Amino acid sequence: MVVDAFLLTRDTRKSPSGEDIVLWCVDENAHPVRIVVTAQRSVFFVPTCNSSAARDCLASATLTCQWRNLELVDFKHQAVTGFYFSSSATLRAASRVLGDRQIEHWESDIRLEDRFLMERFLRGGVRIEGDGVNCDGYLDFHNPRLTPSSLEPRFRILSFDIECSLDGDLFCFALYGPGLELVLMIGAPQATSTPVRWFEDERSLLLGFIAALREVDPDIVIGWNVINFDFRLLVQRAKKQGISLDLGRDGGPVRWRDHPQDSNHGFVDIPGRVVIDGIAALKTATWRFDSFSLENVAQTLLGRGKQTDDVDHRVAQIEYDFHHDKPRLAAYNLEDARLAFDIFEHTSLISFLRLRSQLTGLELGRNGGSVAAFTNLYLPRLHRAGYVAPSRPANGGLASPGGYVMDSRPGLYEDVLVLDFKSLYPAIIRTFRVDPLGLVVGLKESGAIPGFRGARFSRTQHFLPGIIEKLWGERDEAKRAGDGPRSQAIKILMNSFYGVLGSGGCRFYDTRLASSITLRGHEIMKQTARWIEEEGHDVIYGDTDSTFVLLDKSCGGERASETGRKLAREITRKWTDLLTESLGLDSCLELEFETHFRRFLMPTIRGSESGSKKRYAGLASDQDGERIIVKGLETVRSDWTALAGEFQMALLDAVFHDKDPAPLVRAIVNQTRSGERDTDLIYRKQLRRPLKKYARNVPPHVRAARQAEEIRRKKGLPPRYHDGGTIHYVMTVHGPEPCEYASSPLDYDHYFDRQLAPVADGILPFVGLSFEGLVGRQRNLQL
DNA sequence: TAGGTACGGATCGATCG
DNA sequence: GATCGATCCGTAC
Repeated sequence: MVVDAFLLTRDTRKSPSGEDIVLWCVDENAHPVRIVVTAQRSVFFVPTCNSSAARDCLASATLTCQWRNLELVDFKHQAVTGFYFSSSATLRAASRVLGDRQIEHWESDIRLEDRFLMERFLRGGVRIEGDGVNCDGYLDFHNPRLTPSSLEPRFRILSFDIECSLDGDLFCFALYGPGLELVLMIGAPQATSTPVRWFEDERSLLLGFIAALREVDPDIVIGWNVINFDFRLLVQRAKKQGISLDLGRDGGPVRWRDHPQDSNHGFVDIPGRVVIDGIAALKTATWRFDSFSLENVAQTLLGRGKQTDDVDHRVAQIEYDFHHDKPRLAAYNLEDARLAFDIFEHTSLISFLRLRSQLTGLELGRNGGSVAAFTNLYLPRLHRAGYVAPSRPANGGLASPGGYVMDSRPGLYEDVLVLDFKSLYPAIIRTFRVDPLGLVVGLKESGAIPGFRGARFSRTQHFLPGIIEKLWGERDEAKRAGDGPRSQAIKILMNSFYGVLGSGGCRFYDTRLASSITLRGHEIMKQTARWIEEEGHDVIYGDTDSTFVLLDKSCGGERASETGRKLAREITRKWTDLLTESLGLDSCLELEFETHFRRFLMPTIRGSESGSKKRYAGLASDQDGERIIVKGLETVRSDWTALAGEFQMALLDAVFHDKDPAPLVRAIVNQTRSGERDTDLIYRKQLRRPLKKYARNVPPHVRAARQAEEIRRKKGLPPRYHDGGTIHYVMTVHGPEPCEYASSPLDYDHYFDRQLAPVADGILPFVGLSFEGLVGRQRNLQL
């Protein structure tokens, strides 16, 4: 029988003859499928010249292995011998022993099941050919033939949320999904508007949850912080109650693993089911929010949910409702599960993750994983070309330079164009054949393409340029088809390749690879600016892949867009010509006309005459009308007050439309002084480390957080900022105070000097004014 | 259960006069 | 009190 399916989970288990790989999938009819591949051996590679030393070494450590000389070489062109082990644990022990003796060995860190899948190019979709046996609720295959498939399944998704007491005593579970609304709660049955199943105590609640989940039989369990809160708690409480948390599709238990370094992040494995946290998934898909609280994200994306998220109040409310208003708690619990589900829908997160899995071979629920994705794509091709991969650099590797950021020319301008290179780094990799194997081969070849820092790249032996070319084409296709998630998944993957090659965490890292990308970028930026200036325009700024061009009256105004398109076309052609002539390469560089700013402000560095970098604002104008775009300035910085942001936008609007800014400056000063704007004076800042670790100096936000903790301790409330988090604080006449416990009068002088004045003096001098000039010494008084 | 560098600005706290 | 390097955060690309 032949079945097309999609991979959900992967695992290995011990068996008498080696290790078995267990793969769980869902088929085209949304039925679960289990695949067991038996008697697998793990492998690493040792240079054959060290093979006998390695064998002696392992023998003396009583580690058994089989070995075979192979038709493969390492990156130093040495022949290698494969060492095979009947268990991953033995392989790890062997790797440690060889490491201690400093005997080189390659690819010992690749997990058995990952190697199995990547070597067969199995990424998401899998075609199964073999004899399937119907088991209890799933189809079971032993050692079937597996080949890639393009199946795009419909997953059964369950959104899940727990409410509990401050001490972690369980109150209730909400389960939400298509056609499913259910709350499981401890308590005596009573009338509710939400469907509730009632349970006597925590133990029966847990058993009821296990039954309910297996009844729903989801492929994917989603939620908000669902792994590190809900599942962590679930595992703890089940253990406490002496219950085996058998949520697996084979009836197997949930497995919890702590993160080796980070105790705040663990992993949860359920045979046959994927657990996906909405917060981590949104971050993986490059969504950004000021706060990733369910309330804020739901409010931002769906316009639903509470406006505020006061943790203390919420906890108290939940406790109160559990004892006095269970119908209300049930409704609240279910709404949270529903919000998480709706956020997944709204953002097409599952589609994005499915596509990423298909493109990279990463597990559906995997976060991050750029290095793993690269490895999955690259390693099988490398092996087929006769090479094994090197190991990561020992000391994290040498740093490589980054993007080129031009000195800017400050000023308030009319008609500035932004021209961008389309996916510059991927284009450089394609054009100049930047590739790990290409470097190894190119250094021994004549006629190779020169890179930087001594690199030379083979014209013929390489994989990355081809991988990118294919992705590039697929992305163009996805864009044409209006497929946002697919285009996004491809873009993120393409852009990750450069980062991976410059990261000491990647086995293919080489500073010559990263430098050959970025330094080529520098060259391209500089030459592009020269060509544009030869055309008679001024280049006033540029960053990594963008060039800001100031037009004069003759080609600005109505003609600006046409000028931009023409310039982009010409520069693109110049690159094509130059690269053909000088290096015999087909250029993939493409300059695009991105934006026409009718007005544009490039500020100076504060207290200096020189132009700023990564900070500017402009009045963009296109067929959709006008809008002010702000980059890097206070308005877009979450650690500045709302007052400063609003003030800056108002000033920009004034100077871009040639209006007198004086009235609005006076107005905002008066409003602030009179106390009308007190709610806009809140600072918000992350505590990026545990509160204790701020030892060298104590910034204001840390002072505020420590005050808050002290007050909470006195009130008998649990700590809130111990492990970091976001602190809201205000500046008072007694220094910074946390918002929730602020008692002193606000320090308005501080806000004038540190919020309004800097914003005003970044803009007003360009129209011949100053904050001091408009507000003067009177600024402390009503104007 | 390892994508990157470049940059600006506020503030702290040591140092010097 | 002024100066300056270190620290911290958030951001652009």
